[in-house]
Amino acid sequence: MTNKRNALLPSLREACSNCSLKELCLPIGLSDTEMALLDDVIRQGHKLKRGDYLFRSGDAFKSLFAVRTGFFKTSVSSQDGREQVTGFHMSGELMGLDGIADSVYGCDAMALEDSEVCELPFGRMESLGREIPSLQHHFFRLMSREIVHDQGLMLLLGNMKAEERLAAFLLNLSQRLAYRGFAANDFILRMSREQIGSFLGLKLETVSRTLSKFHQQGWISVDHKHIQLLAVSELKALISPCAHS
Amino acid sequence: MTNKRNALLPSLREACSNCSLKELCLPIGLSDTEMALLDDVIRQGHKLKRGDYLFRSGDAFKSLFAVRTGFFKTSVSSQDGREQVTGFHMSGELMGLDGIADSVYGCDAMALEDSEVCELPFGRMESLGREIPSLQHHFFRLMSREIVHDQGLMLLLGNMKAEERLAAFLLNLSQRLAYRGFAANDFILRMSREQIGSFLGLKLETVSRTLSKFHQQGWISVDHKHIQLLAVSELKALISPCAHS
DNA sequence: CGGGTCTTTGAAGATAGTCAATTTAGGTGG
DNA sequence: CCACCTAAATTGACTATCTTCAAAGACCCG
Repeated sequence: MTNKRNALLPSLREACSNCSLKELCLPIGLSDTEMALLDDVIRQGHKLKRGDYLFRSGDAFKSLFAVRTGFFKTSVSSQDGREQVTGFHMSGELMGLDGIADSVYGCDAMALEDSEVCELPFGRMESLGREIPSLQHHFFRLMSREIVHDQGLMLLLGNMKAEERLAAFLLNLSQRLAYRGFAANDFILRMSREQIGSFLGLKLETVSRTLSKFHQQGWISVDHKHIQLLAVSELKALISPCAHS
Repeated sequence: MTNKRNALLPSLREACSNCSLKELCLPIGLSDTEMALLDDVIRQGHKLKRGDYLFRSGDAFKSLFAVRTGFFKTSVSSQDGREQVTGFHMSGELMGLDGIADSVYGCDAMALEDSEVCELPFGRMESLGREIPSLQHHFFRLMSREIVHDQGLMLLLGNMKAEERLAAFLLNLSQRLAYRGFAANDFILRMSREQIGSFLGLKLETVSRTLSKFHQQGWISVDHKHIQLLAVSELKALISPCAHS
């Protein structure tokens, strides 16, 4: 991985101030000065190939990472080897927040396709937060959002049936893709059935069967990793039986 | 709830600097000056009766709360009314971190016995964090710890069988009680079987049956809410089959 | 002491898991 | 470019686990 960065002539492409994702990553309303401080701290251009680990559980924590392009999964494992996928991460999303607690990453982060990330050295971000209150607040909000998100997953894992979990999963993916300007109802799954299963607390066979069931109902089209949502309202009805739309 | 506080003569009992829980709540190594600043911001003496809500999902978020005495549960609910208990909280533990994201609490927090909490107005804590770096770092660590904790729960909910969940639950309770100077192997459950079930993604009958099974095996003693752990190593073996001790 | 809640326990049923066989896809190298 | 090979996915049959439904018993608070 060559270091293309040049302190005197930073490429325009390689700066937060110029990044198309900054609305996703950063608090709105930073001044030019503040943005320049950020550009100075954040390191861009880390490239990973499919299957590469960005970090592993137990690695020394120094930085957070934001997905610039590509797709990641994070997962935790028990002593006896059982793996739980804790999340899938696409552009603009942050990974590594679990590492702050003990200065050691608490999960594995793996690229599911060739990807690029920005590195946010946490110590320097923390200092910067003291100078830029809105940045500090932004980080608290990001971490809080992660907690809220995890609570939603616990609800899913603790209370929902296989069909409900799959529907929630597909709708969540759809929504996040749409928010990034991709088609909401026609996408390629970046992960295997097994990884979906691990995320949803199901076995891969159950994932496959449930997708087939949705397909037979005409609610979605499944062509291997290519998914089309054909009846979004039916899927939504699965999750919250009352609220029709 | 009467306000016993007096700015000129703050009771010694009612101050972080004098609190027996400060090692649990606060970063170590605060100077007297810094401690005084904290004492000025943190409001103590909120009392709740069993069954009272500290906050409800959707309430405007202004403060975090630390348990001083008593016992709480937090829970989230889906639109159609399914409840997932997301945690049980005892002295020194913080609640409300999920509220930062959207300035609205994301869960309900309810006292399971008569309790007392300290209120940490978040805005003022945030400012104080900018002046006391170790305090800022402490808050990041607290939030990160919550994320790590939630990941562990996802592993439990996604991968474990009923017996493993119960064993993990009992051992976790035991450990936290021991850390606070209570008996590790002899305690009273503050929550109902249904609440345990909701937390562990099980039905109350399954919780009851599994406790009975442990009892029959001689691993624990169950007398309603009074639990004694008789064979901790057996319970540990349930969770991580490899690691004997 | 009494009503209501919580708990225990049993029996039957449903959901998802396990095991296994087959098909398909995608990557590699001739 | 094609053939092969491995990994992933689908599907079926069977089983285990947990849930549901039901009834009886125990406790606690007023």
